[in-house]
Parts: sequence; C-alpha cells; structure tokens
Amino acid sequence: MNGDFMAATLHDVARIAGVSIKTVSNVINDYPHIRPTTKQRVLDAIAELDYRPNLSARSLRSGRTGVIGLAVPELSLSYFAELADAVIRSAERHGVTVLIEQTGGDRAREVELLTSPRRQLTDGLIFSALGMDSDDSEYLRVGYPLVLLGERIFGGPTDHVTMRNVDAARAATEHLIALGRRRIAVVGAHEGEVIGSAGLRLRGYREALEAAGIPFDPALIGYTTLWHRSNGADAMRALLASGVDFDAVFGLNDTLTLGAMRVLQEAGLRIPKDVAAIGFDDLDEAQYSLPTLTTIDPGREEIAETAVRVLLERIASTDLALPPREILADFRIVERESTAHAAA
Amino acid sequence: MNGDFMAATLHDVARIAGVSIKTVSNVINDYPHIRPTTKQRVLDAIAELDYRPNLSARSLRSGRTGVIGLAVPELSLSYFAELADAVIRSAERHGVTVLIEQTGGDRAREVELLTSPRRQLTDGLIFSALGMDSDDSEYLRVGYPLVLLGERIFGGPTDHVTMRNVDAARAATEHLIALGRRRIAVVGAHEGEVIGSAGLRLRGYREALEAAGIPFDPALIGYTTLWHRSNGADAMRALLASGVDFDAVFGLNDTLTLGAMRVLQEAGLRIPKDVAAIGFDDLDEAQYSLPTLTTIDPGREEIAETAVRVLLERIASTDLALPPREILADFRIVERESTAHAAA
DNA sequence: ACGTTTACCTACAACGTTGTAAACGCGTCG
DNA sequence: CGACGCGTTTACAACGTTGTAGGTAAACGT
Repeated sequence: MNGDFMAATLHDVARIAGVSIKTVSNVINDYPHIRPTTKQRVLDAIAELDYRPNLSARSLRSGRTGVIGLAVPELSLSYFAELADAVIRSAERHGVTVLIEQTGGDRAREVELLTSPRRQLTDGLIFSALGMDSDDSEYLRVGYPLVLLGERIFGGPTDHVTMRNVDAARAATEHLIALGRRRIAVVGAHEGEVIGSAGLRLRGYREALEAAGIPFDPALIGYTTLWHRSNGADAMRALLASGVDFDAVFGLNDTLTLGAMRVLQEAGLRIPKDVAAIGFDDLDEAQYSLPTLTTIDPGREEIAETAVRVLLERIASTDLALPPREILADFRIVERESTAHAAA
Repeated sequence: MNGDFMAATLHDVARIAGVSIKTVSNVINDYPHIRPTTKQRVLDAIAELDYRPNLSARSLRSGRTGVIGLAVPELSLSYFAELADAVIRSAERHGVTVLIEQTGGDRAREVELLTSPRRQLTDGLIFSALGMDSDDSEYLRVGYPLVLLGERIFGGPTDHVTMRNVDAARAATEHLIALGRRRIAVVGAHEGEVIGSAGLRLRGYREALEAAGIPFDPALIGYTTLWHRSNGADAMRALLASGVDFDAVFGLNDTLTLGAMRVLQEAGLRIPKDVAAIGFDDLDEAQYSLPTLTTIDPGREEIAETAVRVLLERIASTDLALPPREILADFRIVERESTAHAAA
C-alpha cells in the first residue's frame, strides 16, 4: 500500500491527529483527562497508521520491559515443560511475555544467569533452582524482583513458592501403607541430600514409616543422580539385582516411576499386584501409562499462577523492604491403577 | 559496597577512563582502531564499575534486540518441549535469547501473533504453525525475518524448515509391511486434510500400500482432532469397537501411538505379536514405554539447528530480496520392540 | 618540505518514548 | 471583576546507546 516501510511513531500519529505527541502518549496510557473528541481523533489516527508503540523506547524511558524471565533446568523434562506452559498462560493473562532460559540444573550456570546482562530484558525472574543450595543463598540477593521455585533454598532473601514435599511424600507413603504394603522401595533418592526435592520427599517417606512403626531399611532406597526416565529404570534394575524384597515402590517423581515400572514389568512383576507404585508430579503422561499411575498432584498450576502473581506484585511495588514470602501450594493424591486394591 | 544503586552507564565508564563515551562504545563493540593502552584503561574502568550495556537503549538505537521468538502450539506437548529445548540450546550457542509464545494451535491466535507488538521484542521469529493453512500464506508476508516450521504451508513467502513427512511415513509403513503385516491401521488422521502433518503422513502411508499392492481400506483409518495421548486412546477404542481386523498400527505421532498402545494392551492384545506398532517423532519417552516404541526420528535437532541458523542469516543479511529457502531434514527409523519380529 | 593517508579519538545528533512542569481556556467563587 | 481551580493540552528534557562526521596527530609518499 505504502512505499514507506518505516513504522509509524508518536510523531506521525500526532501530526495526523493534530495534537502533540504527549497527548497521543496520554491516550495510549489511558490518562483520564482527555476530551472524548480529541481521544477519538487520536484513536482514528492510530488506526489509520497502524501505529504500534516502540517497546525498546518505552522500556528505555520507563525502565519496564513487560517481560518476565523463567529459568528452568531443562524443558525436555516434562515437569518443567508443563510448568513453563502454566507460567506462560498465567503471564499472558496478566499481559506480560515470558523469556525462557535453561540452566541444565548446573550450579555455575544458575549463578551466572542471575547476573547475566539478559536480566535487563526482563522486569523480574521466576527461578527454578536445581544446582544451587542454601550456601548460595546470598547470590539470590539481586537488584531485581526474583521469585524462587524449587526446594534447594529455604529462608532465602526472596519470595519463594513451592510445594509441600514432606507432607505430600508422607501422604504418598501412607497411601501405600494403607494398602497393606510394608516393604516400600524408593527410587530417585540423592546420596546424602537432606534438602532439595529428593531429600525432602525421602524425609516424608521416613516419617510415614516411623508413624506406622515400620523400620527403615536402607537396602530399599534406590539412588540416582538425575531424574530422567532412564535413571528410574537403572535404579530399579539395581534394586532387582540386589535381591531385596519389596511390595511397593515410591518413585520420587513420575518420570522416574515410569522408568522403574517398565523394568518391573520386564522382570515379570505385576503392578499393582506384586508391586504397587506411586509417583510424584501428576504429569499428563501418568494417566495413560500401563497401568495408569497413582501420583501426587503437587499443585503445579497453583505454583505457576502464584509465582507470576507474586512476581508482578513485587515489580509493581515500590516498597523494596517488603519481607520475603514463603508460599506453599496444596497437594492431593490422584488415585489410579498402580495402587488399586488387588481384586482378591 | 556502594550506596548508589544506579547502574553504571557509558558516561560513568568514560569519566573514569578519561575518554569519550564513544570510545568506550567502540571498545565494547570491538572497533579495531584503538590504542592498546586506551583499550586497557577502558576495560579496567568497565570492570571497576561492573558496567553492563543497557540493552533497551542499545536496541532502540540499533534496532536489534538479540532476542528471537519461538512460537509453538503448546509446550506441554512433548514434541514441542523437545523442539524448544533444542532451539534454546542452539540460540545460546549463537549468543541470542529465545522468547517463547504459545498459540494453542489456534489459527486466529497464530495470525494475531504474527503482527503482535511483541514482535518488536524480537529480531525474528521461528514459527511452528498448526492452525493456519496455505490460504493464510499471505499473512506470512511480514516485515521481519520469519522462519516457518511445520507442514501447514508450503511454498510460502518465507524460509521453511521441515521434515520429510511423506517419505518418512512411507518408510514407516514399509517397515510394517516388511514384517508381513497387511492390515495396517492408522491413528491420528485428520478428516479431509491433504496438507499438514496428518495429511502428508497419511499420504506416505497410502503410497507404501500402493507400492506393495495392498488395497487402501478406509475402515482402518482412525481420525482424531488433536494429537494428545487421549486422542490416540480414543481412536484406538473406536477401531476396536468397530470390529475391523488389523495386525499393525501406524500412529501419526508418538504420543498418539502410546495412547493407542495402552488401549490395545488393555484389550488383551499383545504388541508386537498381535499388533505391531510404529510411531513418529522419537520422543525420549518412546525408549521407555512397554514395549519400547519403534518410531521415526524426523531430525528434530537438525530442524532446530537449521531454523536458528537460517533465521540469524536472514537477520544479518541486508538483502531483503533473497528468495525463500525450503529445507528438509533427514529422517531415520529407530527400531525398537514394538516392531520386533515375532520369536515364533 | 608538503600534501595525503592512516590511526585514533571526539562532539553531536539521533532512536521513540514518558515524566515534569507549565500553559491554556473556561467556569466558579468570593 | 479578578483570583482561583480544574480539565485539558503542550514544550522540553531526559533515558543510554550508536552512527555520522569530523578533528588531530603521526606516518607516509613524492
């Protein structure tokens, strides 16, 4: 239509509408005191020129970008993909965009990311830490709004949204105990870890055993370094090879559990008859495995929703001294076939 | 350390180093003609102040943001999560950041996204279309570098990176035929679609049948609207309910196939003995299902890598008239248990 | 020795927006 | 009738960077 490819600016709109650029800016920013006729003229001009504000200029001037960052270990891990999905949806409802970064769960990269120049592209960051731990807490004292997810650091200097790992893991274990299982194997523990998802979930497991008067047997604990599907499979193979006797397995997340179930079935064991199984995360996948997987819904949607809301509140707030908040999402057990009562 | 929280600017660095701001700018941008001693003084000042360029200002002035967009239907679909992972990794190697948008596969949202003001935050877009079709091709004639992924539009005005859908689907079907299967069901076809992943893969299927002299039987085609796991399960339930006889199933993607396999096994059918199964995508998951899933690796890594490279070339190029490129990734069959030869 | 290139550096003006301060017109009040 | 307040609008100066054009020495060619 038009040979000129330059995007329209406030000046162009102002010229067409016969007002100053500041009036156009005011119209765009919903400044209240504008005569309706003037406003209409400006809106017409905006429509005519198909004007769009230059976001770089706006953010240079105002210091806000309208973008929030989301740092996760790896998108190819379903949990984080589904988390990212939820965060993006929630951000969209609030009119902001999400910039995703992957850390690979590597501590050095996590630390680096916190001070990367890329942070300038965002007004704040939702940060799912996997490699850092409580000793690194001071790195979180950054100059921008930061909401922490995950279980690696508690009591840090920032807002923290997370799940009830211990309670949920205890509930999961109690669920197995209620089925009459007493020899409950664990898949995905991390050697010597007391904090972090693995450490906390293992704690919940031990609490449930203790409450039921079942002795803790270290031989039942399957350790892994990562929480990929293959790690669950490997850990289960090791348990089977060790010859230890068990009638249930608590996988510290769904992915691990699905890998472990695969190995159990290969070995000719029936789920839940010989070995009952429960996972953690409530991935979409858990409802289509064979058998379908009983699991913990840790409140992922709620976590995403809350993290975005809290972050945007921080961004909007002028009160920098607002004390950090610790927010826990509700969990629930999702019962499926892998813990169904044996039909006689 | 410092009571002053304002970030350092070029002016501050210039003052400390005793040079003009332009010289500092030149140092940062690797301008060649700078005296080594001057350069060192500037670098020292940068280090002392922990100076980081203001990216908004830079992008306002230069028109570049260092960010590329990636639009996918949904991150919670494993294929797109794994694609996003690959794109982010590749972008990182090239020093750019990725901003992810979800379209939900909705045509209207896809069209809208192409002209959203958010495009200003990015230098270009990698766009995985799912709702738009060839009729919408003109919407792709946008004023910024755009690389199209997916199978919805061919011969459009932009660079296009995609997979060999027809060839790969034909190979998959031939693989089943080579096992001696003649009654091959399909899961995930889209009613009346000739283009798009579903249409193309179905075409490959028909070509393979024809080449083998096997008549096409419409009763064997399971239609779905979406490609979620539940759709695969539903389609398979419908096939079983219809009473049609089949000895193999080609799921048009892995997720569908896994859903279908679940239903087959529930119905007491053995895989691959009674029904062989092959999928498409080579998700991580395919190597841990029971049985493990034979599938097509459509070259996802290569697609991500190429898309980023081609996009960055476009961004860097001054030649706007460069003709659009059509690039096809190589595929390969990944053989696993779901098509193993019956051991008699 | 003198013009001309080369290496290095700088002043200035943009990029397009928003915050500040102030001006304008008009009705209202003392 | 002049002062004041209010609704409406505007001029101007930033925000921090890079492109342009130019300036000053030193190095070079003749």
